[in-house]
Formats: sequence, structure tokens, C-alpha cells
Amino acid sequence: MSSEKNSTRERILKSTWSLLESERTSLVRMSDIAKAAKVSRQAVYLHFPNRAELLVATTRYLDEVYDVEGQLEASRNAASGQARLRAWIDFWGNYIPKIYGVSKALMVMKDNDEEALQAWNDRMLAVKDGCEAAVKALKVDGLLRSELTIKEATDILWALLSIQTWAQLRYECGWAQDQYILHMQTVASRLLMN
Amino acid sequence: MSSEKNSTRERILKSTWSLLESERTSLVRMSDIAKAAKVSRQAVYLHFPNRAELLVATTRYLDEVYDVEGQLEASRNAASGQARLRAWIDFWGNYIPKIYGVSKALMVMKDNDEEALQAWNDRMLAVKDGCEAAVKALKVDGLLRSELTIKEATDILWALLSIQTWAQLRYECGWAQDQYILHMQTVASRLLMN
DNA sequence: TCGTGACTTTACACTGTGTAAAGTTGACAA
DNA sequence: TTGTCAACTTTACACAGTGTAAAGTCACGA
Repeated sequence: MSSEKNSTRERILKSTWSLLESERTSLVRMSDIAKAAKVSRQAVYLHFPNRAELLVATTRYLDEVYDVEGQLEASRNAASGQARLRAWIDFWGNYIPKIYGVSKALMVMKDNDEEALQAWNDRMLAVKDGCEAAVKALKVDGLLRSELTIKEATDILWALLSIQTWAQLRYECGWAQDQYILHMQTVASRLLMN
Repeated sequence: MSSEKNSTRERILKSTWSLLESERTSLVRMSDIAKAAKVSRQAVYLHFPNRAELLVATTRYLDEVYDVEGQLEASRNAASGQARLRAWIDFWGNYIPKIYGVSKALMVMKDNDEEALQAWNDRMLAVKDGCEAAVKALKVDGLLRSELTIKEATDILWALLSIQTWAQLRYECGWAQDQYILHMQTVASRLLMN
């Protein structure tokens, strides 16, 4: 993983990342990325076969930089089911803003591009797994509402924690990030627990 | 409105609609629409200045065909706050599948096109108004949870009833339409009401 | 000194949107 | 009957952005 620092490849990934954080998705073209990385447009294609794979590689790069795996340990080691739900929402809810730019680019692309679709689905299924684990932890503690199956509870939590929902509350409704986390935690508890 | 039946303009709108219902958004190009409407591609531009305005006109056409205004009367005349919330979710939740194809096309386009963005926002604000009205009706009946402001409750309901959330539950999670409506009604009650 | 890998430069094919302008046709009016 | 006009069709082209192709440059290591 990222064996050489400041390699051209990594500069391209960093440029993609920072452009997607600041600019509107559609304004980040291959040529913009090349310019930001101070290489020719062709050099980008030397490292990534197409835009979709560049975006996918960028998401993987983010996961690595932010040490997603390490951070997930925390929620996995939570003492109670309720604590686990809280920790999961805290982790994922706070990870969304970090990856939002890149995710949105992938989201827009998935409607035209099969590869982008695949990558997007993989990511979202991973999130769903996190939701399911939290729900199961509630169940084990006997805290899951009896009228909900594990699948239903997982689906609802997953929908609640979608990136689009975050974006809507955050940008359209003007919620603060803290407010989002807090509300999601109480909303999720209220919906899933007795 | 729609003075002449089977006018070229209306055939174009109908073709756009039916293509967007069946095909993936990105596969519905101006030339596909023209072909389906049995006119030349240029004729489409004679009636609509660009793709964005064609899509917008198609959503308006749908509203007209489905008599949105008339249907909304029902929820407005609900006896209690709770009934109004139910009726609103029933109406909007069942309207989503009818407009999904066209809405998705607009959704994809709003990232590149200012006009599409504007149209999308207008639509979504109208939905938000519906949510706010339902929340206020609850408040009047003293049923709104005391710890929620009207704005917060509206925002949450609006997020819950977003088109993306519907699509995720319906397509990704495989929920049936009836199941979606029922669950959203109970979820909304549980979240907003004492 | 040669070779090689990592680039740059130039050029081009392709798709889809939108513009431009000349040609066709059928209905209706004088 | 002729002429006009609106509603088209046909052909052609500009433009943006992606991706491909291939020749050229250049520094570094054996």
C-alpha cells in the first residue's frame, strides 16, 4: 500500500480527492485532475484505465488514509448492544463527510457506468453489514423491538444512514454535523429498541 | 392545458415518460425519444429548447395526468393530525413510483445542469411543504413530541420520505410497495408522536 | 554508452448535445 | 388555382469530454 510517497500515482489520487472535495462533481474532469497533479492528461491514463477506476482507487485511498478498519474495531468492541449502535452511528455518520465528495462523484457516475455501479454497491453493502451487526447486537441483548425482524430493522437503519439522507439533512436542512449524529442516534434508538 | 390530444408535443412527452419508465436513464437520449415519438430529433428541439426543459415539462405533464392537486385535497381534509400524516404518506409514498423514472433522470442531470437542479429543488420543496403541513397538524392536536421543533420534525419526515430512500428500500432491500407505505406510516408515527 | 521506464506531446475516434439552414408537405385563404 | 405559412425533415456542423495511439524526450542505472 502506497509504497512510495509522492509518487505520481499518489499525487493523482490526492488531486482527485481534493478537487472532489471542493468542486462540483461535474467540474472535475480528467484534465482538471491532471492539471492539479501537475502531469499531462495522458499520464493519468497511464496509471488508471478510466475515470471510474480512478474514482474507485480514490475511495480505497481514503479508506487507507483514514484507517477505516482500525476505527471499526472500536464499535465492534462495544460493551452493550445499545453502545454498539451508538458507536456505529458515530463512526459511519462522521465518516460520511470525509468521503462525501468522492462518493458523490461515484454516485453520479453509477447511472452511466457499470464499473462505478459495482464499486458503489460494494461500498453500500459494507455499510449495510455494519448496520446488520449493530441490529444483531441489539437482538442479542433482547433490546430489538419484537415486531421487527432483523432484516427489516437492518433495512430501516441502512436507509436512515444513507449518504443522501445525510446530505439532505446537512445541506438542504442546514443541520450541523453534531446535530445530525445526535438525532440519528436518538431516532435509531427510538425506531429499533423497545 | 394539453389543448390538442395527440399533438406532436404530447407524443414527445408521452415517449419521454414511457422510455424513462422502462429504460435506464442514461439510455434515454434525445434521439431515442425522437424515435419513440416518430419524429426527427430536430422536431424535439422545436418543442423543447433542451433536455432539461423536456424533462421538466414531462414532470409537469405527469402531475397533470395524475391530477396531483385533486389528490392532495384528500390529505388536506383529514379529520385529525394523525389521519393527515397517514394520508400524506399514503399519497406521496404512492406517487413516488409513478414519477420515479422521470425524477431519476432529473436527479442525475441536476449535477451538471443548473436548470435541472432548479426544477428538482422546486419539486422537493413542494414535498417538504407537505411534510410541514402534516407536522403542523400533529402539533395542533398536541400530538407532536415535545422535544421536537416543527422544523426538526419536518426535516426528519422529509428525509424519511425522500425518493432515494424509497428506491433503496424498494429496489435494494426488495420491499413491496404496500410494505413501504405501512412501515413509513408506523415509523413516522413512532418518531414524531408521543 | 546504451537501454529502459516514466513521462510528454500531438493527433484522432467516438458519443451525445445543441445550432443552423435549406428543403418538403399539406392545409387553408384569397 | 395559386400562394403562403406552419410544422415538420434532412443534412451538416460546432463543441465538450472520454479514451486510444504512437512518436518523442529525458534522466538514471548497469
